[in-house]
Formats: sequence, structure tokens, C-alpha cells
Amino acid sequence: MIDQRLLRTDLDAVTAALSRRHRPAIIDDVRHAARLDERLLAIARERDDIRARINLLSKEVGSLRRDGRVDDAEALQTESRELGASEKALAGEHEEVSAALDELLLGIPNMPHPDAPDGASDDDNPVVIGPIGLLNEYPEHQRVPHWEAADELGILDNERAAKISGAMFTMQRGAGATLARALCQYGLDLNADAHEEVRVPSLVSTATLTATGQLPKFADDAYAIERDDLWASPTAEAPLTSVYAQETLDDTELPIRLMAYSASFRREAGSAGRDTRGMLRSHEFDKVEMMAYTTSEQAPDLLDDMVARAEMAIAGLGLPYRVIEICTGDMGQSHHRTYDVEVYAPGADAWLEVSSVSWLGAYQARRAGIRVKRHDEDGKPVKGTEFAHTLNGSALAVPRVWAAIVENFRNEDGSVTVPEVLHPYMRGLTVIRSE
RNA sequence: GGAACGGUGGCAGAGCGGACGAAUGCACCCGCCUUGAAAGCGGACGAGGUUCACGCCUCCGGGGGUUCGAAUCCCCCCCGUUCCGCCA
Repeated sequence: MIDQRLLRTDLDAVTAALSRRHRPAIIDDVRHAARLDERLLAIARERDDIRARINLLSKEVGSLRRDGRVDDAEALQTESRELGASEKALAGEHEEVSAALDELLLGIPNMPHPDAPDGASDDDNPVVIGPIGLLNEYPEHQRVPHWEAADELGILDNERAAKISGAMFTMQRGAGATLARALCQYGLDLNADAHEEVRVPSLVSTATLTATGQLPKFADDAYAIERDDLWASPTAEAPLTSVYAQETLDDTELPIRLMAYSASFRREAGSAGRDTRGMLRSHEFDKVEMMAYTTSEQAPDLLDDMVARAEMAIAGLGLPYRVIEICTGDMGQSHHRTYDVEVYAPGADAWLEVSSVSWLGAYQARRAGIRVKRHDEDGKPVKGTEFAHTLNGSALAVPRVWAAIVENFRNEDGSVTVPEVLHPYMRGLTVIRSE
């Protein structure tokens, strides 16, 4: 959620920042929200005045009754009753406006960071690192898409996955399954130096998905378990962000850094028919996610660190990659500043997004009610609180990395060489061969 | 799934229609005392909204109701603990 107070004090700053997302409808919503906010404030003031009067009268009634002056008390009670009626009307109006405002606010995206590159679409995302490790020319045996290569090796069985669950589900077998799990293990071990490992729930509440921004606007993208009012988590970002929802954190304990391996479930409603083969896009995939709670000052350094970690995970595997920065027109709703790591897959001849690292500013923290208590240099708590900053990013998204390994490390005989860093997790297997 | 009991400030825990944003203890903070510390003494000590400010409003798990007035009474929901049942 954007800062409601900023809406009041500097509407122009908000519209200027959000106009960089190149979607005029957002600006209309912002102006509308500002008007509703103003109205809400006026109603609230009027209502508070009435309530103050009622409170005063009630106290007076109490003391009159103690003194046995029943008639005087009853006169005040009558006045209070009348005030109560008009207060009720205002309260109704307040609730109405408040609900309308909330609905608008929940749909208004985050303001991009001033340094985020301007652009209208993903075509405008600048490459900021790399490409690194990209060959000038790829031999024929690496120009085989992973779904064919994997099929040959018997390590991917999406046909039977479809039998079990339907289209767009994947199933790895044998060394393919081991490789998928090895990547998770690798992703976790690589980041254990700075993160606490958390095993989060896979089913999450509506409040949890609202906090990170998937709801209410993108409900169609998530699996709903309506009977129990739960959702299948589309990313560990959601549960990890709500670990400290509705809590006030001490600035002295920040940053708090968490990581989690989890399955991620996505309906892919808007991308039906795209990337239907192999491991590029599916309804369920595994991922290791990083998460940080910080002060506003700490956030930029954490962003750099997390991007570097996502980058090092890919570099460590020896895969060709690049890092792009997401431009203002391509950013996700909650994002303030975002970098993607993309790996090159020669068989599919495509750059695959394997990590997205984002700084959310206070946007999610405001929705989740995550506050920070500051302390001055003497360690004394400073009056009041502010919203925390959150960051998250994939340390390693399994399926596309899996695909990139199969394509990049495919040998002439069709076998696939396992990257050395994964050897500890592969039960001695260093080359995947057809059985 | 059934039953019982609970949910109050950082924690523990009282309050069960009016002087309660909330006793008391612990923790934390500031003084005094002390060479220093402990103990002791005195003081301060939740959050949000609004206001230039004084102040005013809201918050005792969530929502609704009764009342001039609700932490306190009534209804619904959620969560927790214990016991029973079932179970990886």
C-alpha cells in the first residue's frame, strides 16, 4: 500500500512517481483515492467531535446518578441518545467511504525507485551485468531443447504428470528428480551463512496473500481452496513476509534475514498455451526464496547483496547468465526496485528468468502491519514507530535452472554433466546417462 | 470431530457496567545512594489517528448487539491450551 499521508501532503509526488509506470488508469485511481481520503478525514473529524460530546455526557450522567439527581441525568441521557443517532449515521458513511478507499488503495501499485530505469515494457529492461559465460557459438548437441534431451534420458515424464494432475504439471524421475532436489539443497546451503532457514506453510490465508500484493487484484493467478478459505502459496515470499505480520520489530535486531525452500503454485491464468513444453512454466515448482526485513537505510545494501547471491548461485553452476533491471513499466505491483537474473538456455534459445530480487520499500510492510521501533544512539527507544522495509528474491528457482543445466551441459552422446557444486547432493552421480 | 477452559500493555497477571488506556509484579529507561555494582528510594514507561499546539478520538483476539455509558452483559466467528477420538 502506498503512504496515505503522502497522498495528502504531496499528491503531485505520488502521481509523478506512478506516472512512470505508463498506465494512466493508475493516476485516475490515485486522484480518486486522494479525494476519498479528504472526505474520510472530514467525516472522521465530525464523528470524533460527536463522540467526544457523548463521552462527556456519559461521565456527567454517572456523577449525577451518584448524587441522586436522576431527573438531570435523564435529560442528559436524552441528549446523548440523539447524538448517538447522528453518530451512527456518520459511522455508516465513514465505513462506506473507508471501504471504497481501501479497495482503491489495495490496487494502487508501489512507487518505483527514482533510479529505476524508465520504460514501457519488458523490451526496455536494461542489461546491467553480463552476459557472462555466453559462448559465441553453440555446438549442435547443445541446441537440443531440454524437453527432448530429458525425454531421451528418461528424467522428465510430463505425460504422466498430466495423467496425475493435468496439463502444465511436471514430473522429474530418477536422476532428474535427484537433480531438482540437489538444486534446492545447493540454494539453501549457499545462503545459510546469512539466513535463517524456515519451513513455511504451503497453504496461506487471504490476509497473507493480501499483505504481499497478490490479493485482491491477482486472485485469478492463485489456487483457491475455498472451503477452508485458504490459498496455495504462489511463492514463499508470501508466508515469509507474514512471519512478522502485525509485529513491531526493534531496529537493533534488523536486518532479519530468512530463507525457505517451498513449492510454489500458480494457475498461470494469463499465460495459457505459452511455454507448454518442458520445465519452463508449470503450475507447481520448487524454489528457494530469500527474504529480508530492514530499516529504510539498510534496504539498498541488502538489495545489492541479494542480487549478488542470486547471481552467484547461477555463476557457481557455470551457467551463462545476465542480470537485467526491471523498468518502471514492467515492474510488479508491489515492487519498488527489481533485478532479474536470466540464464541462457541454448536448446530453447532463450533467456530464462531464474531469479527476481525486489525491494518493496514499505509497501508490503504497510499492508502487513510490520513496524520498526527505532532507538537513538544511547539505545533509548524513540517515540513512535515506522513501517519496515522488506526485500525478497529467489535464491534459486529449480525448473528453469534444471532446464538450463540439461541444455548447457549436454554432451555429444546425449548425456548431461552434473555441475561440480551439485556433486555432494547427487549420491555420487556426476554424469546423467540414459539407462 | 467432541468436551472443558482461556485470549487484557514487552512479559506475568488483576479487573467482570460509570473515577479504567487499564491495579500489581517483573523487565526496560532516568535520577538519588555507592569507589563501582547489587539492594533500596523517587520518577518515567503501549500503539494508532487527528491537530501548529492544548487537546480530542480509537484500540483489552475479530465482528455485531444491549446501554446515556462496555475490557466488563448478550450473539456470531477466529485463535490457543488440556483431555478424548482419529492419524503421517
